[in-house]
Amino acid sequence: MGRAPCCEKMGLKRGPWSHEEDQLLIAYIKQHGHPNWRALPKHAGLLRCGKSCRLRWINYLRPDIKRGNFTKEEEDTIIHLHEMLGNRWSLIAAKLPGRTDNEIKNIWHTHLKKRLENKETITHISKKRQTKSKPALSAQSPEETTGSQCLVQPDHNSLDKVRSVSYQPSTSESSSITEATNELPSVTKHEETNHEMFLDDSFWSETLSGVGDNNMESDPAKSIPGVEFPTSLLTMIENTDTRNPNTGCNMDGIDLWSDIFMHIEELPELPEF
DNA sequence: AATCCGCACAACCGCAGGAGT
DNA sequence: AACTCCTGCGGTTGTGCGGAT
Repeated sequence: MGRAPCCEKMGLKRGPWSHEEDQLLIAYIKQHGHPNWRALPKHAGLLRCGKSCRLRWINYLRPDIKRGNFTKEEEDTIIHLHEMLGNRWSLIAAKLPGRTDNEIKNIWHTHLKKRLENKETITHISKKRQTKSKPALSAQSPEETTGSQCLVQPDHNSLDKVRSVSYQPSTSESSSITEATNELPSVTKHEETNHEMFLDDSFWSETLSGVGDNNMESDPAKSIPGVEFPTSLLTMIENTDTRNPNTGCNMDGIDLWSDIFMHIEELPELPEF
């Protein structure tokens, strides 16, 4: 596998995009699509590298981009998916129509992560106070607990306490995050329980059905028969359309694979090679 | 009023991996 | 098999803005 040669920086513009550049890029892609990002800037008359054009299009100019603040449901979904998928921003983004991986990454690093850090601090303090320690995640293998930091953060109970006191939307645009902090979406139903629920099988079915309960009507998984059950993975694979219905772009089955990834923990152990 | 500081987010960078030759 | 090209991903940085001091 060779590495991509560094973009020839000579003569190429960097930094923020101007309106004119945006218009050039939009006009070109509308007319020709983007079969080759590397060649695109030359053909479109842009002094940018293809990578920069691609990023600008995907993260900002794409017509199906949803602007504005994340809703509470979206944030809960991000937190929830991050618990399961880790920093796989593209997979998480595939579950949030109109949102980009970059956007989700930003929102995570700006406030969601802080919320979890606060939560962990609270958890840590409360654990210190406990005389009897709970091996909450002891059922997980070492790989599971260390390979992906997100899998170790399931204490939503304290998270919600933190949310209710610390989070404020960042811009003047309206966001449902400010309202109804007491009214939790179904995705957080399990917050009422303690760590032990993550040890038994009910976690996954509960977790996955929780995701499904969100306002994600466009979630293809909802239309896949038996998606909530690992035994139906084959059905999922057979029935899943790999085109993202929201962007019209071929997702290369990214939704499918994120679903599979989320179910994989339920599969019977495979023999080691 | 000036300065400092933290936040939000757009953009960049390096790497991994698939596809083609 | 080995190499290059290209795309996509995740981590990180740069910068503008608003609030605090």
